[in-house]
Amino acid sequence: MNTITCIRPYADKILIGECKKKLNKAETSFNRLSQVLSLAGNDVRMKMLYLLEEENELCVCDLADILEMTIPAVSQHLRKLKDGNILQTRRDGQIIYYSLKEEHLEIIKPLFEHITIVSRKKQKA
Amino acid sequence: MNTITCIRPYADKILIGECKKKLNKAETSFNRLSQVLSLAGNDVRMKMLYLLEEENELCVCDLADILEMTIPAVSQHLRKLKDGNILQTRRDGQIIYYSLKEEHLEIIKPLFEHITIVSRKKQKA
DNA sequence: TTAATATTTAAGTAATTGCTTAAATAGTTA
DNA sequence: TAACTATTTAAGCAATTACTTAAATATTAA
Repeated sequence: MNTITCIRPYADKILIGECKKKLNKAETSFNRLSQVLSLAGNDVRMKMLYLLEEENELCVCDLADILEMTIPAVSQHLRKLKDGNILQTRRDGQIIYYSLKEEHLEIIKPLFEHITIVSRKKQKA
Repeated sequence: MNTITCIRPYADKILIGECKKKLNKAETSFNRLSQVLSLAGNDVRMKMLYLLEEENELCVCDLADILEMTIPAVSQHLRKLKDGNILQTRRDGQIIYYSLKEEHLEIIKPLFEHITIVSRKKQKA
């Protein structure tokens, strides 16, 4: 693309240069972070991560039952999380258990603090 | 969809029920969290948020220059972040300054800790 | 008022996402 | 071995995303 954007006489070229440099030096972090967040930034997957944090490990069937989704739909989400190194698997017979992986846990774990269980009062019909 | 998934005699129906209940009671948090994370889970927008944290406020032009993107592309990302209540705007003449908004800052801010500036050694050509 | 600048909006498009159903794998049990 | 169960993979599809270019808005300056 063309680098010309606005014609600002006051554009702080030094500032812009510094910012570009910073982005450049943190490129790897940005990639990692946004990749993990894009995986967590999905309602279903966020719930999966939360459930696995709570229960330690769950199989595909459990998750399908809990989330009320088809097995393939669940399996495909799990695959993404596994490909992103957020989950790991353990096989016990024909059952495959998924659990949180250490690798990106320092990003994932603090997110759970923003999940608050609301004890709702029963509403009258 | 059909609720029948696997035919597990050992499926822990109580566990599954408990999990469903938890998800239900935290529904609002999950929606909020995954919505914010889906916005932050994009390379360009993550960089924008980081830059705004660092510089306090920046105009559309600055961001376009720094990110080396067209003005409309930048503007459209900013709009999403503004619609998601993550950013706010301030007008000074014809320039519009974007800055982080308080509302979801407790989710956004801790993310910056995972961005590490690497001071790279110059590589020989 | 007219011209210029900064930004937004609109329309079009290629790529990606998240599901669906059907078929393929892999392990278990009879 | 054959039938059964848990999971994955594949193919198809509608919806969404992230850009592009062109046009519209809004503010400022001449």
